[in-house]
Amino acid sequence: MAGVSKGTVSNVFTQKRAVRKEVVDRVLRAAHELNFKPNYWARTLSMKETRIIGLSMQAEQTKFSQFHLSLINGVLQVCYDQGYRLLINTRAADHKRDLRHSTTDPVDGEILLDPQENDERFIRRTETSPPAVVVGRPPEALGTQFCYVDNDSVASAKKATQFLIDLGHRHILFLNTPKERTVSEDRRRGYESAIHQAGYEIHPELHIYERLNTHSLEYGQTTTREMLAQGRTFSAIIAGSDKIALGVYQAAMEMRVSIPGQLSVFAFENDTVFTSEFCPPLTGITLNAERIGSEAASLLIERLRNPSTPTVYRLIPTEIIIRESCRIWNARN
Amino acid sequence: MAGVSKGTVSNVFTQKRAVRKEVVDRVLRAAHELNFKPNYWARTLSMKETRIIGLSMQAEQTKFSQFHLSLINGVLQVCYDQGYRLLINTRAADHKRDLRHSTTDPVDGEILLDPQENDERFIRRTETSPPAVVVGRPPEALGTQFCYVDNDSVASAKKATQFLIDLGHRHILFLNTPKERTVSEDRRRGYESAIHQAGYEIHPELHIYERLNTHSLEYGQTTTREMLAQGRTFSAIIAGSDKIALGVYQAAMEMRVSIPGQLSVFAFENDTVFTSEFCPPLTGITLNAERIGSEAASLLIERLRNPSTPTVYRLIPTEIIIRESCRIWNARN
DNA sequence: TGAAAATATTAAACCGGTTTTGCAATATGG
DNA sequence: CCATATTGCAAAACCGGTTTAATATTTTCA
Repeated sequence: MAGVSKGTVSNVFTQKRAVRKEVVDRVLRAAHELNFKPNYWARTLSMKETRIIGLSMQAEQTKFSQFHLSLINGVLQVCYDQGYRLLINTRAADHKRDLRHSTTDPVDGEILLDPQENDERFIRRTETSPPAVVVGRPPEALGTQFCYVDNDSVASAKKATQFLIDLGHRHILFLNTPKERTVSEDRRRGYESAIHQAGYEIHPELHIYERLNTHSLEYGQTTTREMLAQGRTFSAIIAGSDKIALGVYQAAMEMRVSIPGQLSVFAFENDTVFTSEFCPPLTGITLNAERIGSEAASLLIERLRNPSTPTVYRLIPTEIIIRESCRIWNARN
Repeated sequence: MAGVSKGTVSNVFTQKRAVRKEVVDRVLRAAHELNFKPNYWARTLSMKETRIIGLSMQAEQTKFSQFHLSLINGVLQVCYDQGYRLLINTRAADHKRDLRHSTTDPVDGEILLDPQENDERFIRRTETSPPAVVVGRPPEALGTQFCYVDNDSVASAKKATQFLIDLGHRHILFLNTPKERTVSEDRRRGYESAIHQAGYEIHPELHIYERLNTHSLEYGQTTTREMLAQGRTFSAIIAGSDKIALGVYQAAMEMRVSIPGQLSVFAFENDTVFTSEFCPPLTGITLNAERIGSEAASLLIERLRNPSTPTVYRLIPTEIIIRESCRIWNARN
């Protein structure tokens, strides 16, 4: 319609080669009239770039948590600024399906969430897979092969435990997240390190892992209830998430144990709005999920632009937020 | 490598035409050896189907709320079951950029969030745009052209107001969400309808819209503070969201107004976990966001399969959840 | 003025699949 | 046993762009 060839139209749209102003006008006018837009897929096919980054959840998992929400918001901000789109990968893992049903991924790069030990996403990854950045620490064995962004979980847990020890607590119950998540093990290390450093004994029965596929709130509630019913000695609880802490609160209410009078509660916080509304407001440590998300996205996009950048990782600092659920503990309590 | 033609390999992978078992084996063995997978975008180009659905946010907006989170979880569940992926559209609107930078969308269909009156996404939509389903009510003028999934906002607001009227409240302050959102206007109608039906007078000064781009919590807090300071008469507040309600709580605490003793608070709830932890626990109406998400996704996928399905909309019911923030009001209070 | 350089355009090749067409090999059946 | 279906595969066209190589036009400058 504009009386020019395919290639010229391409040049008008991509602006990679000069086109005479008059011709540009003619082409754009025709494009507007025909409501023409370059086909995304055809362009992708020849450019070999989608400008889409993927967010890969754990296999079989389809629900985002509050932590994920903040993280996604961080990722989105960077995507928006850099002109990328975000694809949530909900497809079942390839190997579960027939090889015949698998295809390449429609993304330039991926952010991998919630790494686990023996995580198939890492094992299946080949040199042709798109570049990836992990949120959280990748499995031990592959530690050095992946870029990752994480909190310094060991240090965070140590700092948290230290905080309670400084308040006078000696028996601290740790309701940890599932063992399969790499972060859980890190936090256990930090927790034990702080106790050890204070010269106290480590009581293995005071450290409990959540089981996969359970409701966190219920886990916090029933475990706390059981531990209290059994008459275990502990004056403080560290909850692996705010939802777990909520369960602790409910169990404490049931059992008429006052917080923080008889029990201090401390949590790794995923959602700051939420936690400030606990009754009493929950003391804990924020994970800066949004910042983790934006760092992960920046790191990934940087690698896409320059694939030769070395494997790096970034640790996002955590901060203790003191509210009202922890109190000084004296021997006489 | 398998000694067969391109077309045969295609048939092995798509299974659209019969291929001899022996040849299938040879091809698959070779594919495995070469780590070959069909290219997603090449396939898309010739099939004209991406099996990706898009989630379109308001222009310029890059943050999801708690309500969105639940909604997305509902969408993801359906996507997972149906073999679709979800793309979050964070690109700036086409028309803001040069026409030269626009392309077709890389999705089969779209879910449009947070419709507003004069929403450019609707105006720009042409017959070549992918099918769309709206979450919330589309702009008045286009009402019949789009499938949408929504709460029955008029009925919800009426039910909520009726609930407070039944408790004896006559002056109910409504802290509504921004006027630009179609839902706000619907709720105002329901609110006024209930008041009118009860035979009470409508006080326009007791209905306030949030301004766009403000913090909801702050809006709730400052507005409540001002209204109380001005000595306005009202015994109950309906908050357009739980975050607004949180602001109301904070203002009430500042001004030493007890909830629910001196003031009943009722909210449209986006997050059920959150609201049960208000102090006192918040009474309100749940929007069933997750269900809205899954219905929207199902509806969209249904339309993709069969484009001739008529334009329909689905109203998701809401339920009042009675907790402790609302109390009977007598004239003598 | 004419040769060299710079600029603008086109035709053709290509990206990596799917789909159509046509032909050979095998199966069916009267 | 031969005509007719049916099945299985290769060759070629196609999806809608980008990119390269070749060509035509204009500009620069000796």
